[in-house]
Amino acid sequence: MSGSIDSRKAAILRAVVDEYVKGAEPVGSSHVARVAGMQVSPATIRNEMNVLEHEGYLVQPHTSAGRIPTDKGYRYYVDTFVDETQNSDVMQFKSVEEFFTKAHGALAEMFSDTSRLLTKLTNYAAVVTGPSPETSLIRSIQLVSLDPKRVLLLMVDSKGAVEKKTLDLASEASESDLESASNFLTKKLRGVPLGSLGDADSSSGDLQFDQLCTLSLDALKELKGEAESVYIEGASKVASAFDAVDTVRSVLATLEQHFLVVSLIRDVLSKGQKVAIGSELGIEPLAECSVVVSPYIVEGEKVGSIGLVGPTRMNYPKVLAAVNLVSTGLGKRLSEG
Amino acid sequence: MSGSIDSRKAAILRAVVDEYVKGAEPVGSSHVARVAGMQVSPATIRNEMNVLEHEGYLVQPHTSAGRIPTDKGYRYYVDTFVDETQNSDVMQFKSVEEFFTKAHGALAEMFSDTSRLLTKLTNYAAVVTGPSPETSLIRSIQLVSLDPKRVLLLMVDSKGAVEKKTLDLASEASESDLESASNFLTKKLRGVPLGSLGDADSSSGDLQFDQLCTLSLDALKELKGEAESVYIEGASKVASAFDAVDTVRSVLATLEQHFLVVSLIRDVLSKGQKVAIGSELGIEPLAECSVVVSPYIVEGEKVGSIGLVGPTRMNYPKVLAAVNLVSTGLGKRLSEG
DNA sequence: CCTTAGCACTCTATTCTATCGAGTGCCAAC
DNA sequence: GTTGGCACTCGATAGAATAGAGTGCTAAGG
Repeated sequence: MSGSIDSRKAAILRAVVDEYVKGAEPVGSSHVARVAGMQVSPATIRNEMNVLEHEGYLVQPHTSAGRIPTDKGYRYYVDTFVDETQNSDVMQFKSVEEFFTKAHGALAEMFSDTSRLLTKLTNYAAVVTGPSPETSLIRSIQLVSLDPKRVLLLMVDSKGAVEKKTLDLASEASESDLESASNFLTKKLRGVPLGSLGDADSSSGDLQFDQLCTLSLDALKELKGEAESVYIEGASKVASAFDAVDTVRSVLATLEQHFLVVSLIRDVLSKGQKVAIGSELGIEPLAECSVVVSPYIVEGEKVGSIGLVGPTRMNYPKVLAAVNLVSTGLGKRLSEG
Repeated sequence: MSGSIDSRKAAILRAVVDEYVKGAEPVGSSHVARVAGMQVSPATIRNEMNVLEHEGYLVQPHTSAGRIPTDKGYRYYVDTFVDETQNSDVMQFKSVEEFFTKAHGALAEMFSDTSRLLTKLTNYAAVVTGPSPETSLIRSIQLVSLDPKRVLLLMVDSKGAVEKKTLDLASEASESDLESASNFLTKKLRGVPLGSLGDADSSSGDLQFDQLCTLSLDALKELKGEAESVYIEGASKVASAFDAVDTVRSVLATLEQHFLVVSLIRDVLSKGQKVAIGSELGIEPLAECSVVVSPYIVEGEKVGSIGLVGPTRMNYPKVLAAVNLVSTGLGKRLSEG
């Protein structure tokens, strides 16, 4: 396995990817010769392309057609030619800026709007995962009576997000019970991360009061384990990206399984990657898809991520730029509060 | 315009719809003769079908093919043969029952789970609209400090739903200000429908307190106007329902415009209908779709609706049964609290 | 007058063949 | 190592022939 790619082979591979992304058709040696601006004949390029095929970077759909990149080819392209730090498209930059200065509203809306922004920028399906509840700090606890034996627990966290849970009481609680328990819990738990809640330690002797506190604590612990929020937009873009209706269906069906998408994104990020291509995803129905992700950072911490799912044949530089732009924009916006 | 449909023509139309829904292929006279169990020859049926075509209930895709129903044909079928009150499919019934006895969690999850249930039952895209905030009664108001000049307003309504809004203060407010304002507002507004909030009438003289009350009231008024929540699931089912990828794309793109879907459903319901077929929808990209809707009733009041979007060529009896089943199930479940 | 068998007709879908052309691999020459 | 030349492969396109489903019409029968 030589695998050595000299600069000319690299240039050829690059041209094939660029042109195939642009034209959606296998690209042949003369096409490369014309477009890549290199001073060699198509025959020479043919030889090189032959080698690239044997090394697994290109394939021919059938004997007498041009080549298209393999997943490995795309991988080389992304690793070698895509400069993350660069964003050529000024329009894109401006519209993202504008979006985030105008953005407002609750967290949930923020996320779903961001997801919509991303899908609009790239024309692929976009995913935004909300901050996992584990990392947020408790800011305030409120207990609100629903009916005599049921109480709604409201928890506001340090980011202004609200989580709620219904408590079923063993015995009735008065308004004043609720109020004192609310105050006590808020005082006691303010600033505590949801992830590190201990057991109830105090017993005041007041049964009603203790019941409320215990139940609340249990509810809070449950909250932290709850599925993190996911916002997926742009299903229609999937239908535009593939022309086999079967592919569309299976990709959409996969995207509907939110937990799958979330763990997919998590996997990619945990490897320190921003891009996962086709078979690298390890999910059969997404074999023709690539995923581009980026965490967003609020107050120095990676609290969530954004990503998007498109065909392997995508414009990686543009898409990566968009994802990076949106993730930093979102991070900044959320850091402001 | 005679338009008269005698019982034999009706039986033929019915057979055509049934068979076309089942087989997705134009159905011919002999097919009808065989399946409809009527004692006439194909030739007779041909004559009748010819009339039905001239009256606009059937069409031929091309000369020398069987017939398929027009929107008008489906309409007649639904109005004449579909008995809403009847649900033949026991399995369906059981699984819906089971779902609603096991269902729990916040309203939002309830709705999205219901949407998923419906999409699973019918294999079409499902829509659930949450209760419009206008009709709900205020149960409790809480003000929570985010930072010195920003306050989070929490409103719990009579159904246990929580709405939130951030207030920007002109000047800082203390914790005790917040607490007294919370108490005052809760006492004052408990039981008031969000839709009928008046102006602030009291001025206590305490500037800080008055500011909080005014801002809160404004925020609450804004809340009532906010878009009602919509839960749409089953995009992948759209890809299964049509085999032209263009159709899939345009239908999906339309479904992504939630406000459009909501007003569509509202329109249908406001005409007292439960089914709208193809061109009746008045939305060009949905020309090949039908919509089946039903409101759900909580404590005697229609607070929201569920619906689903599939191809005009759908199994109306089954789908209507499913929608009715789920809507009554959801209504009951929400009435219990 | 309604029904029906018979039949000619139409049009799609399928198959087959022929042709075209893009692109390749290889070879021999530079 | 590079390149022009060339035979070859194979998909895509078009045209012709065929098969079959289903119709509309007509004329005969109840």
